[in-house]
Amino acid sequence: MTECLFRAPPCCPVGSELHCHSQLFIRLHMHPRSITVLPPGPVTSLYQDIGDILQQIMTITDQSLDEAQARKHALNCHRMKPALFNVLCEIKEKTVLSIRGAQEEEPPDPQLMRLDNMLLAEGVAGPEKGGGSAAAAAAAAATGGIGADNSAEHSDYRAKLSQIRQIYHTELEKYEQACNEFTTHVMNLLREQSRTRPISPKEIERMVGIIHRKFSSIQMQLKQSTCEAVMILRSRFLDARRKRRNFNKQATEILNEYFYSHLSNPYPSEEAKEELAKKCGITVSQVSNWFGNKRIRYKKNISKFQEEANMYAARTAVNATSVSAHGSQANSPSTPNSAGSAGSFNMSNSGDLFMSVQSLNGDSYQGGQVGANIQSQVDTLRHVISQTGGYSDSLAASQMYSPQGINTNGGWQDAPTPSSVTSPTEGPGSVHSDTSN
DNA sequence: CACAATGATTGCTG
DNA sequence: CAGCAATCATTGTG
Repeated sequence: MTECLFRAPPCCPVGSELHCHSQLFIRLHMHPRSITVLPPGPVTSLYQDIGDILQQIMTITDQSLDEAQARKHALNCHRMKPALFNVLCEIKEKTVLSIRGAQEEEPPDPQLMRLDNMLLAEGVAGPEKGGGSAAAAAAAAATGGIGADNSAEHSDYRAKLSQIRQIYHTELEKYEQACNEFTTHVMNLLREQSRTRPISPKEIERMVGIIHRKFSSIQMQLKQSTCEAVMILRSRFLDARRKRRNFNKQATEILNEYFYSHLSNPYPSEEAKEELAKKCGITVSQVSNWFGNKRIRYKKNISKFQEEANMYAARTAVNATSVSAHGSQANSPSTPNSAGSAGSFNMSNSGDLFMSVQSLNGDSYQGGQVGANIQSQVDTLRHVISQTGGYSDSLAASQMYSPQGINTNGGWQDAPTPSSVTSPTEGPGSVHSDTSN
């Protein structure tokens, strides 16, 4: 902390006090303002004199307070003090300049910035938010945060986060207080010392800077450990999310209904996903997950899903007919079960039904929204037909149930419609028509 | 406890 | 970025 300027002039070999002294001596002679105050006398006595003064200054910090005070006073009154002080100032200036050049203008630490940003984003730093932190809200949004079963976890998370926040702030406050106290102390000390040794305000400033840097590095450690704590808390929270819970039966049914009634193109649009999510009480991404899983698992083992497919197909077909029987023409774009043109189906007669499907398929490519509804109705009815034995015996079950659009390469999208089996007249465009929703 | 079912995640692709 | 495929991890069931 205490810089011994006598040891540091860049022109001198390190620790060469003799060099310093002799240099001082020469410079005292050369110094324009010093010349007048130089007393007459033998050079050796002058040298001795200066040497004594320097020795006193150098050892002043080792002395007891009272002793030092007396010495300081004596030094201040010394006849050579002003001259010596000037020279020391000059040397000091040079030293300081060289030091300053080396370590000025460090860029803001990117690590610190990262930590700050994270703490801010997590709601640990920055202004306190009423009720809950931004992070908790964000986390809640990320998990979909529906229902009451998550709220316990959320409040737990919030509580822990605010605990971290509190600790962080108290520690930060402590550090700041300590830093201020220490800075003030050092500044006073330096001001006091500046009377006996050359210390410019800039130097004090620099010292303050050094102290602040030291303290901010401690602060950074605090921030780092706070970040770690938040990360641990977060990961625990997210792990809790990973503890999946099966969707309730109703949600699964809704999803399955949609899936099997859109078997030709089981890719719900964004709006449809949103509506399904709302209906099921899950998030849109959960809907996406579900459809992704369902598609892949259905495709992998179609036969395994036959029964399920038939069940849902039958159910939705019944729904559709009952809806139309009531004369309802209101078609929601995301409720495909309400296919408007299915009105005249006689479900008790599979033969008629088959014919109806044929004609429906024939109509379907005439385009537009009607086609979309019809297509989903066709999807549904195909299963009903297969279940009720509507197809001739010559058709294998796997063909009957095989989803339209699935080819051997997998995927619904590129698959040719198996029109030769189920809908000979089905035209292009009808398969994908419900994506227009 | 083994196994199947199932929701979520990850890596890759177009 | 949506979707696929593989995989992980948990839950449900016999």
